[in-house]
Amino acid sequence: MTTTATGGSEVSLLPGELDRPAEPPIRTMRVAEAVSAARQILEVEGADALTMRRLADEMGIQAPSLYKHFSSKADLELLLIEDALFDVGDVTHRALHDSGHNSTILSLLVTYRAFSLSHPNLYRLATAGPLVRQRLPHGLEEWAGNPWFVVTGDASLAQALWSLAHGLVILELDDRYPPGSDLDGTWRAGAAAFERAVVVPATS
Amino acid sequence: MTTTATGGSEVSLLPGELDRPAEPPIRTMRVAEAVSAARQILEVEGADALTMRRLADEMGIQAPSLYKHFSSKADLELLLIEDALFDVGDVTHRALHDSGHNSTILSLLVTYRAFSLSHPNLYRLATAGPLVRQRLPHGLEEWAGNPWFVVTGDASLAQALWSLAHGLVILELDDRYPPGSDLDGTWRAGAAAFERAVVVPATS
DNA sequence: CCATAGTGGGTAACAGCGTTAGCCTCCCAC
DNA sequence: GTGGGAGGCTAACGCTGTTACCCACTATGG
Repeated sequence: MTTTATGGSEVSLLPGELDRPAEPPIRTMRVAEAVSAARQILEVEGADALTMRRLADEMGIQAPSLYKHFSSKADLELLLIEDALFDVGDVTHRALHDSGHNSTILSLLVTYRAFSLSHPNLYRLATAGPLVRQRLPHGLEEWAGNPWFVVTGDASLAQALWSLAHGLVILELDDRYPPGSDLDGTWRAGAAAFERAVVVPATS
Repeated sequence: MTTTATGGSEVSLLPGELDRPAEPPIRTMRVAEAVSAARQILEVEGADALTMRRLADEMGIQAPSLYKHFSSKADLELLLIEDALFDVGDVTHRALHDSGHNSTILSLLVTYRAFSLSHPNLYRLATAGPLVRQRLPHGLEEWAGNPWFVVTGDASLAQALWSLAHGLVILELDDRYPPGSDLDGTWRAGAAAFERAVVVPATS
């Protein structure tokens, strides 16, 4: 950790790596308040309710004054995305750490699903639409994505598994499955397919 | 087809079923023109460019006159979603029909990916956000989703495979994979996992 | 043959959105 | 004690979807 050797950008493959990535974001008191209030509005009332005027109201100021703290609404939303990535990273790293060695893929998927469904609007904001990744804290995205690599042991398989999880989540959030679908069964089927793919890697 | 027996809502499991679902949508000439123009704007210039004033301009009328044909912008967008579902259904059904019996899952995924990437804005419109499914033509959604069931033979596996495909597509469209990712490899890994799951169904 | 109703256009306007310009006041450091 | 930044304010702009209301044409029924 304290070594400043080159190659420090490598990511640990061991589960139980709970340390957050470097560069913890430094925020003004007022900025932190605003992000907190914005998150509250977003999660409770939905994305449409999160307007600059509504947020300003919540803080007891006028909307234009928000621009003393954020250069744009997208700027504010980026901080919300940042928080969401930290939270989902925390929760998935913890899931790996707690699940021991048995069926880590399923437990990772269950954890991811639970988090997303309990923060639907935040999840949608953080994952929908293009991402300006160069403005995120360095290493955050990799750190948040690391659990998927840990449980699969392969980069392509990790991305595919994460894609499956995201697809399942976002379609469930958007009520895209036909009514009466057995969603638990769908998640289990997906998990089973990937668990088989991991124990028997690249047979072809 | 012409039998009016009850139970006609069942969906054929045989590949090669290219018939579109019943209830072909009937549209006024002007409505069809508007939807066509809207699709043009959407696909060429993106979702932000598709405004009521912009669409009206394209048709040589004023924006409020559009409300003689649509009750709201969401109403217009629903027709675009309808068209997108017909198109993606056509293309995936045809993929099954053409691919014979070898590696239907991979060819379905490849086809789905190709269609989505060549109509990114239409695909996003049709799949992002909640869907008011009761206003879609009856049977359209089931018909468009049928290929996923055909190649897996199982409802849960079909939904999981479709979820994987959607996740892969939407994350690729939104540039969510880290730069330098081997996306072809990611798609192949996902396809391989599901192909194994199909040939060895539910071993546990 | 005329009246009537429906279809499809137009203009004016409203509320809400993100955002900018410009002003003012307080507090702190030099 | 005196700048100067930090953080508030009001007014306003251009854009969005949308409504109200008016008008011309066309077709149909008595």
